[in-house]
Amino acid sequence: MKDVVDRLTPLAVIVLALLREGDMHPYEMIRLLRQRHDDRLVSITNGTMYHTVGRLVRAGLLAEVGIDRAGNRPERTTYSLTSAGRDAVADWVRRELARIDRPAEFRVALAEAHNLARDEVVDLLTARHAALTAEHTTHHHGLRKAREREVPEQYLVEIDRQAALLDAELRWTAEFLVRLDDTTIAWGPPDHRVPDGAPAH
Amino acid sequence: MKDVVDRLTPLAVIVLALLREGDMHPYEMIRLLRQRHDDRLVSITNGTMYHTVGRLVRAGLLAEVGIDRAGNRPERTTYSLTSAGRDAVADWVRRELARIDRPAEFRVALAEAHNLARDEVVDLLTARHAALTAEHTTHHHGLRKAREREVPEQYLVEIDRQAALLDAELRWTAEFLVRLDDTTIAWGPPDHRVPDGAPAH
DNA sequence: CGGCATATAGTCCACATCGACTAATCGCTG
DNA sequence: CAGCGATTAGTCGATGTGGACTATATGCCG
Repeated sequence: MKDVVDRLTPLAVIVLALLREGDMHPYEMIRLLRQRHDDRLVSITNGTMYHTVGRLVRAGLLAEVGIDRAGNRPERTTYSLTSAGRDAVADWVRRELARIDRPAEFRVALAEAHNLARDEVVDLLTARHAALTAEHTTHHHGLRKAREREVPEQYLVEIDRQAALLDAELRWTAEFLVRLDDTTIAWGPPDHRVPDGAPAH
Repeated sequence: MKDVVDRLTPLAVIVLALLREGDMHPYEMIRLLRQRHDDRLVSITNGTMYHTVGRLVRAGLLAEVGIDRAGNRPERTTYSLTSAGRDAVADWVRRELARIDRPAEFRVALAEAHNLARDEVVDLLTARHAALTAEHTTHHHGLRKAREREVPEQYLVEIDRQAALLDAELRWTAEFLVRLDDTTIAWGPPDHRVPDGAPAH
């Protein structure tokens, strides 16, 4: 059985993360996510949402907790996050936070990174920074070689842009790591770091 | 009949652009595109490629030009770009080059921008630059307001990164426009611009 | 020169997405 | 208070994607 975490779509992850705030029915998820502009990260349509929730239930990451009905409207089925679901978000974020392919997935992972402990995020983003650095050198190396071989510039345009964005991403990541590391930024879940001055157990 | 250009996937555009270099069978397209690392821009699998080619034929953008067979291997069906297909690439690129949503599409459009005349690209990217500037101000404005309201920084992380990338993209676009405009860069198709010193018409 | 990995060329199916559709209720305006 | 658009809640079908699968031919290692 392939790990269920492999099969999670970005929307699925966002749904699981949302359900940490309490039980909900799919329509309310759509409303809330739109209101918070989470459709900036993934496209949200009715079809996809209901389908996604169905899959998550079959995978055991969500559980149906009740069907109520107001007036004569369609039934509202409310769903609840299971503990397997809670773990799945964390695992998924752990995986995606360090990867440098799949930019769309990374944005979601970063937005949900507060579900991980601070030092774990630091470690993962440090690994990411290393991968970005490697990509950066091969990228610039490739560009230089291509220009030496006088490859017409018009064929290098997209690569040149990508290199520029890579530069920016490297700088941002480094800066963010500093901010995270010196605890300038408050962080959500329990911090496993040793508190100031207290001996480590 | 909805405009066929609306329905083009990034891979479809890349295929159409590739076929400008000559007739080909799908398997060769896959080989060539992989070799040129065009799978950096879009994911290329057998299933999607053959399916895409089929659609393009039904849309009249490609035409079957022959079935040959070497030895006892499966038939190779060769396809050719129609003039409608040639127009469709150009129209698609025109549309996507100015848009700032859909980053994946933009990368493809930029990579295929040499299919348009230089001054057209300048115009489109100038429009894009304006849109990016607008997005840039609303983005930074939103960030500033959120920080004034003391929204915890952990919820702004992804937005902060996006703002940084937006900065980089703005700078790159401006620089590229300069390089394009002063003809530092050679450009492929007929340049409709008035040549140096020659009177217009 | 037997065998086994890889390249060639393409088919097929399970799954995900998008958008159109239904259908009831609520809110507002004239 | 009749009418009408927006909101609530969800279903359904067409289309696109990814990966597994088939089947032949070629290269090459010992």
